[in-house]
Amino acid sequence: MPATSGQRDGPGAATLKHVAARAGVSPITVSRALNKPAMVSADLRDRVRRAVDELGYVQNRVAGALASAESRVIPVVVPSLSNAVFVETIQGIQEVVQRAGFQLLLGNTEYDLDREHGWIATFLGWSPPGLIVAGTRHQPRTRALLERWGRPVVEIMEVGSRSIDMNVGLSHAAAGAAMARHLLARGHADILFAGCRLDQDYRAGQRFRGFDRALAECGAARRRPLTRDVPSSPALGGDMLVAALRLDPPPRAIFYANDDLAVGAILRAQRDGIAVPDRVAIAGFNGLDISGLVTPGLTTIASPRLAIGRIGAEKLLGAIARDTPGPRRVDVGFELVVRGST
Amino acid sequence: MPATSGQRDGPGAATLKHVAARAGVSPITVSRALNKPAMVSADLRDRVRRAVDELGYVQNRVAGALASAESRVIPVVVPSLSNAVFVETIQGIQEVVQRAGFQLLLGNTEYDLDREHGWIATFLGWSPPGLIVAGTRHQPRTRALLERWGRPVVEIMEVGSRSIDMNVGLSHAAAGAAMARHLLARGHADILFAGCRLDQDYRAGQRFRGFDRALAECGAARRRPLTRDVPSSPALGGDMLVAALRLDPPPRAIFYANDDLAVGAILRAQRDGIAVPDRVAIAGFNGLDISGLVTPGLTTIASPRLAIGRIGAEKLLGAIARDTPGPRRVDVGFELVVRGST
DNA sequence: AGATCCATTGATTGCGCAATCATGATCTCG
DNA sequence: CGAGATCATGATTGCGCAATCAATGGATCT
Repeated sequence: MPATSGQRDGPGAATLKHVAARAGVSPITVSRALNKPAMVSADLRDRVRRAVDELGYVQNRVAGALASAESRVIPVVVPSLSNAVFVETIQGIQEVVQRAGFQLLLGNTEYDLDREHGWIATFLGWSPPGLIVAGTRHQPRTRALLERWGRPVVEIMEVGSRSIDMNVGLSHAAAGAAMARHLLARGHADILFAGCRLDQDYRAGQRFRGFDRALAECGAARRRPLTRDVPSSPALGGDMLVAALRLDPPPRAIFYANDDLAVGAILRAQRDGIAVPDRVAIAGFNGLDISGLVTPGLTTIASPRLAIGRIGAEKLLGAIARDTPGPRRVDVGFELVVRGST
Repeated sequence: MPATSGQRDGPGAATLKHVAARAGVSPITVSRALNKPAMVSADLRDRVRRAVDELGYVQNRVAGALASAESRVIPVVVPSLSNAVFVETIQGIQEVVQRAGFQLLLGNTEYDLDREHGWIATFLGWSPPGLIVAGTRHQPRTRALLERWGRPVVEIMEVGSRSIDMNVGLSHAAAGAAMARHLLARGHADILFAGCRLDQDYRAGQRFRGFDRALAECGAARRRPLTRDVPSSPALGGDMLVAALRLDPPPRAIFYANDDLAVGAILRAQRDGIAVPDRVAIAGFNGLDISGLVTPGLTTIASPRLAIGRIGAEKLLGAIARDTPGPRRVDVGFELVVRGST
């Protein structure tokens, strides 16, 4: 850009140089006073602080990031914001990175791997020190891009065998199998799996496959899953309950892909006078708070969502700081929470 | 930075220059082909596209932002991510800005105005074209900073009389008053307001004040609100119900500051056999999906959270594009949803 | 006393891109 | 048919900062 640029930030937005002049030091000293205060004497630090306050100086992070080839933003790419699971995970990430002075850049793929690639490519252009992405399934070009990139990447939510760099999550197949075994142990034969968009939400699909495989291993009856091609919601869970009971023969238990659906089913059962678990047992997945408050209490699998976010963020920050590497894969596990609904 | 910098993005990360050399054009033509394709002939556009693909070029957005003094990120500052209200609002914002090719930079103040100032100052350093912040209450220095900044700012959630630039939300005092009038009209005298941290969540405080003033205007009995100094949750709503009924005399109706609490109260009432609304009526605020699914249905005030996010984002983008200004303040209103719990 | 060190501070340079201005090529129209 | 207009492309420059290297001064040691 030549002599005169368009509108810079406000008229006369102060720069390092102005602060330096005011404080009677060189610009680089101001830079150090702000970014690495330990390197500067207390006297100058104070003078700089004062000049900063007087001028209302706001650091230009864009320039800093360009000069150092690294910014203080952490991109987080998730498939959805309507799902409480991702929101809570983001919350865990946010807590940790915010405390370390990083900012969170958010991308929503809406379960579209093309869009995922787009976000990741865009985000790399911000020179972030690392990146967090939900899932271990990506397009080959996305994988290649991240591998070539060479900075830390954490894939969260499910554990996968072929992660790009670091990986924090749980085995959804194992969780599905655990629920199958629980329901069978309780004497509920003929179990129906019910969920939404299992192709997009492939982790729900993994839960189904783990569940189905466990049924097969136990020699139990298997059913085709009941699915809907709209997002999960409590109201839909209730509708799916009604639909399931109209099947011939009706299932004796329903394993919902998530607690939103399952809680809706419990509320609907209560309203319609459907006996749970006597007529039909109901189970969910996630361990939302509300699952323990409905009547009967919902049997579910608690997934440590906040922990996934926190641990993922901590591993990323550790790798950025080039700390002790630690394990590259963390399986945070899950917990079967048995309540009255089964 | 002199000759050799530290680790730039990967070894041999391509830059505009490399792409330009490969495509046999000047760097600026590549820049235009990518950012303003209409300005470049189809022939060159194709050659550039091909060179970009072959080199795996990823635009450096930091450099672009520095050169043009404007980035494509929209900072959003909210007080909490544990509250579904802010999450849904963010979702609305995200939808809109994402479609327009902007990225969302997220800051969480945890209801702390010092922290709010910190985030906003930091975010201005990213040269964003505009900014969205929840609330119209800020520290004077924050106000001053944003006013001096001179780019579009949207304050969301509540409508306020003294907004910095643009403002989208609803009147929480009017909502509280509407609920007071509804409860009185239903014959529920002696109403208790129950909420958490009304000083921090000052919008809940505004609902209380509107409610209390309406009671006074109607000559109804007024009570000191029941409060707790922990975050809202359904379980807590149940506990507060029990606590409220132990008061002497017990209230005949409870207006909860939000649906999380109120839904928890309904579920607890059901479990403990407390008759709603006969022994005590229950009302909430927000209009969460689940409020319509519990038994009895929860009377609540639906706030258009997604719409607040969308409209806020649209107004911001409009101002950034210097479109028709439109009104600087939008009151999205609210809807009283009457169900069985009152 | 001279040598050596560490702790502070400063001077120079370039990160990668887009804004501006300049230029040549093509078009329009009396 | 030529002057001006329009379009596509290129050359130059600097955005604001931090990395590198250099210089200074005082403390410590032999």
